[in-house]
Amino acid sequence: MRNKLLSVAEAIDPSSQMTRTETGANGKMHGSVVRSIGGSILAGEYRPGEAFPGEAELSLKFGVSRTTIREAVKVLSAKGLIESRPRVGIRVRMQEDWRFLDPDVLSWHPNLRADHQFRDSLVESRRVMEPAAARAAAQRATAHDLAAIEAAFLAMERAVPHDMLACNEADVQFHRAIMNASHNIVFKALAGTIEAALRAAFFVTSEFMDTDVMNAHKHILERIRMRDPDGAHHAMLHLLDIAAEDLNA
Amino acid sequence: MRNKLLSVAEAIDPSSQMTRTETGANGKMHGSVVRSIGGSILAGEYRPGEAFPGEAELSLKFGVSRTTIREAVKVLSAKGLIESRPRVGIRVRMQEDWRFLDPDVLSWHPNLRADHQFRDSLVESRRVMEPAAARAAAQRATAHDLAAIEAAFLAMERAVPHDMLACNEADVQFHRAIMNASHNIVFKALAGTIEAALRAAFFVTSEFMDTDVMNAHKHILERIRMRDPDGAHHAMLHLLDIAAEDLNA
DNA sequence: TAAGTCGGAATTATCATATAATTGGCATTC
DNA sequence: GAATGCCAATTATATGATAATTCCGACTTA
Repeated sequence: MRNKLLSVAEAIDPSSQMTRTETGANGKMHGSVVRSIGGSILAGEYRPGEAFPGEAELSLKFGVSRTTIREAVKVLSAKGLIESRPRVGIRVRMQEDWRFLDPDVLSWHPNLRADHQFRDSLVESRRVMEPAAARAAAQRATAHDLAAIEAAFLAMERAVPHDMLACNEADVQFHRAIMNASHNIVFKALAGTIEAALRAAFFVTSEFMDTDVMNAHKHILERIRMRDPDGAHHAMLHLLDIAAEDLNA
Repeated sequence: MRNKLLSVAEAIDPSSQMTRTETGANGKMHGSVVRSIGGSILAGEYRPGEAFPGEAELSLKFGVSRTTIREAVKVLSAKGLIESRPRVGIRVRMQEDWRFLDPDVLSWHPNLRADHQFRDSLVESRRVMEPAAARAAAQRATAHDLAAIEAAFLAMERAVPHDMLACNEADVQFHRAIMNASHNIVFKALAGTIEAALRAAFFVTSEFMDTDVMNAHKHILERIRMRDPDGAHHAMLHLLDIAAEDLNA
């Protein structure tokens, strides 16, 4: 196995993390309530359809007004986690209705990093989608798109020897730039989710930035620039393969 | 081209459509406000970062209390469409922050059906993801999963001669059941999005339910049941191909 | 006895008003 | 010119009241 030159995984305190696109839920009270309840639900503390405290009770529990509770409930409903009806109260919805690809919902996952099912799912879906996005990018990338991909690559090259945080950030941008260059709305939307998941889960891109990995990135950029769809597809698959290899080792 | 035996597209009034998993925004006032504002934003009536009416103004415009407006604003913020800060007011966020895969957001799209970019994106991403999901299903489907897929197939077979609505519904369920059988969280989450998009856009599965299409479905079910990943992958790809062929003809 | 009907009550939905917290921008100061 | 402090606009939260919804049980009826 390759040397583990860079791994940001252990370097940062997970609790301080926040998805880049997170809904403006910062110091606001209703934001805390949303995170708290959302976390409880994702932790499985309530079964779908089961009884759930009413607005009055939650108001007492969190020490905020019913107004604030209601705003939190509205947000959680918007994420598909709960539904609330008169006379019946608040109920947790079935998992299949949860907006699991929503960056906020992902960030409420109690321990994404340890969730093997999720990690494997993400790896599997990336192996499918990112090569397809690279292929599309090779067909449709504009000069602007190419510049964005190259900029991210150059930032990686510049950062790799000394700044692993900047390097991982540039890596995320590299993958996002390719998704954007695909000009496929679904891929672009998924880029945000994948990015959020990687950040939240701290296997940030799961790449260790050695020579092989850097070459793989360079190769992808070249294939896209040369308008070689099959080559781009294959190159991206190769990158994900060696990254997964590292991850499993 | 095959005969167009069934096409539900023209049969239903789009305005009456509602995604199955839509957030409980029905007769409720705040729900109407959410849909109205959401629709305006998706229609491009406001540019990102541009001025937006404040809570007071919206309250007047819609003839509801500020409380109701605020709940609507919270929902739209949760979908990533807007953000609202004291002293600055409400602003539309950049498109890349919109939760485009959220069924509600999709349903607010003013004319999804005519949006070729979206239609092509969806077809392209389905061609990538669904065969992969079928492959995974062939590897991991439980007896329960298989029963669900078969039930959907039988419902299709039963409905195909006389009830095109039920048939399309069963078809959606067939594809969803396979996504679920993949036991991949990302695929499962995407099933909801794809389903909502198909419903919202009215090229419901874009399949016309002739003999070829029914055989293609049957073949997928068989390959999954026989635990043949490559076969399942190929069979799903074939189905999407003949469906796309119809779509373009 | 079974099925349908109706009303009460619990809960959310909305409203109106008041007060607190936040922050962009202006004025002031050094 | 840069830093600091104040002001005002806007959202954030609180409070209390009323309306709308609908589950559930009681009652009626065949």
